Amino acid sequence: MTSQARFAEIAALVGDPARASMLHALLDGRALTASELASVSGITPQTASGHLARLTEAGLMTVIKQGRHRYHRLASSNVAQMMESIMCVAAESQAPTRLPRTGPRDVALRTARTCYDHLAGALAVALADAMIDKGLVELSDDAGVVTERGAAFIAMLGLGDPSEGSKRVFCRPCLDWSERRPHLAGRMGSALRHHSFERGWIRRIGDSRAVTVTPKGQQAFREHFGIRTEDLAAG
Amino acid sequence: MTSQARFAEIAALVGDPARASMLHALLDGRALTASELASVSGITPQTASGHLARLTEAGLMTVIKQGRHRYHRLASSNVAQMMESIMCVAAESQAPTRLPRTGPRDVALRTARTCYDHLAGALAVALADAMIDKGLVELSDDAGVVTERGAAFIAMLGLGDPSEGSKRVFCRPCLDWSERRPHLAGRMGSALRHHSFERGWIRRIGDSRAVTVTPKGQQAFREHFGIRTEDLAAG
DNA sequence: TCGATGGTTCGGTATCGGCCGAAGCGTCCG
DNA sequence: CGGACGCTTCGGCCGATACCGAACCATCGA
Repeated sequence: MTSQARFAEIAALVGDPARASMLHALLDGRALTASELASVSGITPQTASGHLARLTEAGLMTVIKQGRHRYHRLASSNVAQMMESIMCVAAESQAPTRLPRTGPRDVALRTARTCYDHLAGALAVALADAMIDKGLVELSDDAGVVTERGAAFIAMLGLGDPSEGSKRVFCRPCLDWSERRPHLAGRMGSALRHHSFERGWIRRIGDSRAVTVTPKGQQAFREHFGIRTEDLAAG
Repeated sequence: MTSQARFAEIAALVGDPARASMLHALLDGRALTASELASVSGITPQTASGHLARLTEAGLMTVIKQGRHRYHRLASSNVAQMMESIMCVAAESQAPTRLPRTGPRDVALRTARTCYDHLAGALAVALADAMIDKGLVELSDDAGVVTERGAAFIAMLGLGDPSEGSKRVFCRPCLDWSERRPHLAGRMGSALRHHSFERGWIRRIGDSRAVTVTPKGQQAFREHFGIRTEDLAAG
């Protein structure tokens, strides 16, 4: 098989609505069962089973057997990054004629959500902006770098692991499809997400990728980053 | 339309073999006519026309009318980045059972090729490695940054435009699907590609994205980067 | 004004693939 | 053991769509 055919194969797999729905459900890195995935996609378990077999065969997912359950998850962060880049194009190329048409469920997602191993949405963009303002990181559309002051800030918050690799190459900009502005990904974004859950700053909404900022989080984000998370939903 | 449906729509568009073939032909940023694209995809012009209309309607491509010709090109670098990330997954998830099966045409592509606005393949990875060795840039899988010495090197070669934005945030790592190692993209990669064509270091092979290193280029790459491009094809 | 050429639109055909019902495994629990 | 549960395989249906032939529109050169 030529590499071009394989390219089309991957894209075609991702391009089916039911499969896309499953992949989205797994986009925060959790592992779900076939029944759960069937449910979110609105199809029967046997149909879902077929889809999952194909996705796994193609190397987009991995499966863990556990008793009579089989847990499915994305095979790698590369798959998540690929999906993010497709969402980017989807948001960018939104024909200006047809309005965004955001359902109520999308509102929470646009405000704050997880994106595989980091945070996204208005909250993440606000955090990135705040860190840029304070001179902690520098971002362009292409790349990002942590400054000296940024490294100190990270250490203060107890984020990050200075032992591994270059400290400066520590963040990656990730174009946010809902905000169309870069937010923080990479090791820095990953640490920030982990930290925020750990300290109870954010909490998952139901079973989706959307998250909400707790009162404790509101205080923490104001104190450490100088942002008012209460205003995010409105903006 | 919900954002998830739009996600699937984009992926499905890219997932058709004929359309994928056209997109690949446009991946170096050139603009081609419908007939040319039909030819590379092995379909009739009228079929190609339908595909192109859909791709343009979806915002993946733009078209420029010029006399009786209509030149089609990728709508933005975001589309190219999306494709690159899909190729990444395609290469990574290559089931180990079925061998890579690289056709003779793929060999030239793997050695050196353009990737929208920068260089890719063994040549690009070798260049990135050389620049890391010399302490000109720092790269991780996630991010990249130009060092002080790197900035000086860029100025010496006449690359880059210091006037715009941060000088340090100047490069972006881009996982090479054929080498599975990062090469240089971003403004730095773009400048490097432009420079290499400009000075006659590399030349396009026929009408494909593949490029070959000229004798002049062999000397330049050895002199400035300390790499022997003659050995690339063998490795 | 007339071919010639590049491009698109239309209609009809054939294939592909997603979907579900029914039936067939394995695993857990009473 | 027997029933419940999770999941998969099989067979058949059906809608979506990629494809081409033919006809149609627009632009260029003579």
